[in-house]
Amino acid sequence: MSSKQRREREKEELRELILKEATQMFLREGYEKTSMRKIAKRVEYSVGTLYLYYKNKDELLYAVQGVAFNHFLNYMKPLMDIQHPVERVKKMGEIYLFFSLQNPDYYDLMFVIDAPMKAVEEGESWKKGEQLFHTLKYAVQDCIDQGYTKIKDVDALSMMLWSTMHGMVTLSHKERLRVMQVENEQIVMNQVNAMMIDSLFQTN
Amino acid sequence: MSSKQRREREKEELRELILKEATQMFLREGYEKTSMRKIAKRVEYSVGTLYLYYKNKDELLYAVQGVAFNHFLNYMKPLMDIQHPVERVKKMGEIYLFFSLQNPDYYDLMFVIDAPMKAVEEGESWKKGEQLFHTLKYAVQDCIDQGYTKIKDVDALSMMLWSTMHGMVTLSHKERLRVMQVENEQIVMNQVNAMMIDSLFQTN
DNA sequence: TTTTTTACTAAACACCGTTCAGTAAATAAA
DNA sequence: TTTATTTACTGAACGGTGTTTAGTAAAAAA
Repeated sequence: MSSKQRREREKEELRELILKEATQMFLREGYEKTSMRKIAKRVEYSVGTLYLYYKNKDELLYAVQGVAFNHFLNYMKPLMDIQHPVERVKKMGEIYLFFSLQNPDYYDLMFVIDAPMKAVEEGESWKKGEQLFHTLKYAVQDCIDQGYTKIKDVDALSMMLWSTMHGMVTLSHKERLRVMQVENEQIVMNQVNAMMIDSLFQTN
Repeated sequence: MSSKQRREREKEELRELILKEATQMFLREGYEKTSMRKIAKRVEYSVGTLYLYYKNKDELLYAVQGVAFNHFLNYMKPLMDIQHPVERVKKMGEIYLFFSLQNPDYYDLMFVIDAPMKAVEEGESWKKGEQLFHTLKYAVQDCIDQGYTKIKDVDALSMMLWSTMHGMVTLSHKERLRVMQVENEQIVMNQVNAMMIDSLFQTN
């Protein structure tokens, strides 16, 4: 009877081994360049076996995205200490930029990669993504409630903050900021974050 | 002697035919899904011939990006009529969103696709991309010079405006805005543009 | 002990970007 | 006009890709 338990444990272990190796390879080589054959070789099973544990390469990506979101959420932990909502939002921006520049590959997997995003509605890996967005939205709502801004639309304001960060990060990652011929992109990006906060919120 | 001219004209015609068909196919099927073999089949030459006219698939992409930038610049022509720099910047945002939502595939080819961006420094197709960015930068500089904003950093301000647009567009295209559960993304995106202009500029 | 289920493999299918030996036609030289 | 050379082009070949599936060996159930 316990042999059944053992076999299920072993299956779970293999499932996690595949996830671990796939994550490493997606980060090092990128999603497109990582083939199922290469992953199979790394975990020392045949390609076909991978398809017994994950329906296809997309499903494997969703699992890796879950790992990535956990990583991102860890970076956000210092927010706990900040009471002032405007400072909270500002700090979120700083952490967002810091994480994105330190982990461009994680970032790509979560927010850039072309993947069928039905996972958002179906829950699963994108629950963590929603959690991340709501952290921002609640902080923004606090700013509105406590009268730190004239803007009343939480959605529009949250979207603006997120989009600006996302825009800077992706233009930088894909090297499109080169047309600006700016010497230190990272510094300018943080200046933009501060500038945006100053313009949107009156903290006095 | 004129046969040489004719042959050069015919070469140029084939080069343009390849570009035309490649552009159509990149737009319809996307860059990754369009194979050199398929393009060859469409122009009714063999694969090898394509490599006599374009060094590789990347070079062909650069040429198509040139087409895309011309298209984008055409959309921007109505800006000519607008004198007020703040109105100009605002209108640029509106056109940017309009173009991006009407031509997601052109947009992808120019600003999203993973491609070696050495073309920026080497000139060629990205000259038009720089032209586009300078249109924004000059308008922003006018806003600063005429005292419509407290911000003095042209680069930071231009980058913020561009990044916000780019961020919204790409989050929308890649379906990541679904976590916001907003009913009409396009309307909210234009609200954000207006909101941003109002926050950054004092037009009185 | 026999049957059934499970976990796995290897080959096959239909694609991909790029290269290169070979060919046929046009041009230049004799 | 005949021969030699240059030009434009072809298509097979190389080493990859994601996914499916027939077959197999071992473990579990009957």
